[in-house]
Amino acid sequence: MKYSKQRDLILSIVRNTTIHPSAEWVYEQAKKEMPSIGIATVYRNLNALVGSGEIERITAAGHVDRFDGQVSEHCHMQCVRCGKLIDLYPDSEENMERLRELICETFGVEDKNVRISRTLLRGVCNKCIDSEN
Amino acid sequence: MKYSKQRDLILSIVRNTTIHPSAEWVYEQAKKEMPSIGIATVYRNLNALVGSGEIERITAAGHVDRFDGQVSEHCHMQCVRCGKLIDLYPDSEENMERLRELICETFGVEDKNVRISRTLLRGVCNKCIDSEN
DNA sequence: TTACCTGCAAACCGTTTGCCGGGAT
DNA sequence: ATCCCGGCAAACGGTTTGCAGGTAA
Repeated sequence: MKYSKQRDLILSIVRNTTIHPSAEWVYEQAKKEMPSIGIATVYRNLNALVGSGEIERITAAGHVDRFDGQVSEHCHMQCVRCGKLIDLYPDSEENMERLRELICETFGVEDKNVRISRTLLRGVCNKCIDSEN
Repeated sequence: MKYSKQRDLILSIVRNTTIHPSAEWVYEQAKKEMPSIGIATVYRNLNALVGSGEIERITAAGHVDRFDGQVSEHCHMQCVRCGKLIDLYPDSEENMERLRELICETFGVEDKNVRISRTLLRGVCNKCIDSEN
């Protein structure tokens, strides 16, 4: 892939936040540094970066796609009520391995078929549980 | 909710297939029985049925929303290469419970926050693994 | 030089909405 | 009689694409 100033900027924007930004948010940030940049360029490069594995796409019902530049193995949980995304970092590789084994056993799938990292789990955040009353 | 012939038809179509149909597919099927039905009606009723919990929506990156009329507790796995959706039925409630506990331990979340059912797991189907060579 | 890339605007496409007439209760 | 619901078509919103000019290799 040929170098471009734009892709470089977009990658650094996505890497330097933990808010799981949308394309629109990345575009707004990018314009601050490079006012002439177009939204199409942002989309094209986000797609390219997802394709090359440098960032991750998070797709969830009722929400625009979001992106994540954290490279370490982790998952997300989305609140089924308010849509908030929460990073879930595993406490140990051993537990990730146990999780993988248990998923295979429970659902009858083979180990080689499973990709645990980047799974979007479902849940309810504390704020939404509290406001249920 | 007021009864309607259209919603009844749409629900039975979604319930009587295991292919996880898209709105468009449901619309095509519905037209066979009720040629005057409109696509907006299909979308409105699919949304209503998801809202009332009678069917489930499956949202995955790069694909239109799909729907699932199976009421039993289960998950899905989507092939990250070809997008195919596979039903995952748990072998036992005990393992589902163990899974829940392990997820809480591994990611440091509380039991009350986790919804395992309907999680969309990530994986690679056998066909795609084979064609990797 | 020659691809590949960008910016712009228009197109795209799945989905939603406004309107008004019709059917359920 | 009421008012929710359906059909139609237009709007919507996020994303992609075609084009012509620019930039990295």
